[in-house]
Amino acid sequence: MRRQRSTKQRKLVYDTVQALRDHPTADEIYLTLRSVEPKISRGTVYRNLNLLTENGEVRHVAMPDADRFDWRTERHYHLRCTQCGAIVDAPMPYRAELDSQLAQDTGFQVRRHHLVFEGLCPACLQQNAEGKDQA
Amino acid sequence: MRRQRSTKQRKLVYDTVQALRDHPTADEIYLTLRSVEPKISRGTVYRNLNLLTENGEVRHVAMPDADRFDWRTERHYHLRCTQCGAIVDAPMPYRAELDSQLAQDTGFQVRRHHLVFEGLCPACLQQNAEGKDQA
DNA sequence: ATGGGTGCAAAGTGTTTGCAAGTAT
DNA sequence: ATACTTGCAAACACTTTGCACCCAT
Repeated sequence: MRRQRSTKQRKLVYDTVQALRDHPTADEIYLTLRSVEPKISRGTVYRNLNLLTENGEVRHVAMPDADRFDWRTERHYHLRCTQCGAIVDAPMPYRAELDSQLAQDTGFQVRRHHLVFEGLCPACLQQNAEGKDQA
Repeated sequence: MRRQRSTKQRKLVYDTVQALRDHPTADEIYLTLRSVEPKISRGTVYRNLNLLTENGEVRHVAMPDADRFDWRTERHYHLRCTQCGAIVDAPMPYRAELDSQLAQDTGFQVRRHHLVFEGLCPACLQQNAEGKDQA
């Protein structure tokens, strides 16, 4: 059977996800990490992110631009600004009852759901308002 | 100002999305289309899917494997089987109040949300049960 | 006749993988 | 010593794009 080793790189990837709490992409994690461990490779970052996700130590968040990673491992929702791309956690509890309700209604075994809100963040709204004044 | 022309290819792409009601990918649409219009190119299919989406004539559905397209244009939720990849519409109404509630709570201007359930479809559940009997 | 659209192929992006060398156990 | 892991680069999968020709208006 295969046993997972504890390597410096894996620890660094984990620590970086914990440190960067703004839902970084694999590449952002890689770039951050490179200043600490210049020889680390993208492949290693991707592989470790996948391993850590399987282990449940970090959480994978699929976004339209790229896969992102989240230090929070409990299920929760996200809110994305379609203008600047910022992603924040939505202050809204996970509604597990939706899963069981849908299971009842469809015959599927529903494991979970992903909920992503889209809109404009306060900063972008403000910026747009200023831009309009000038125009 | 730019005016959109009506071309044979655009009509074919639209008709194919309407005909394939199982949330096809761009490539599936391309392959289907090729039997009718052998010289059509992937680029044209992608371009027209993007145009039709902007026009609101079809709906774009982001899924982990690829972008998919939906003949239903009203907002609705999806249910994906993580085993066979099937995607079906979730029999659950769009909850617009979540958008306004989150807007209140965060200061974002929330335009919409995407909700995707994940689980196992009845067919895969059945198949797994049979497999287990044999093992 | 204009300028948007098409077909083709090349280029882009994000992610995975084959391989030989390195290293945790 | 064993076999998991790494670094590197090539390979992948999906999508976009440059360009010359075509065609709807």
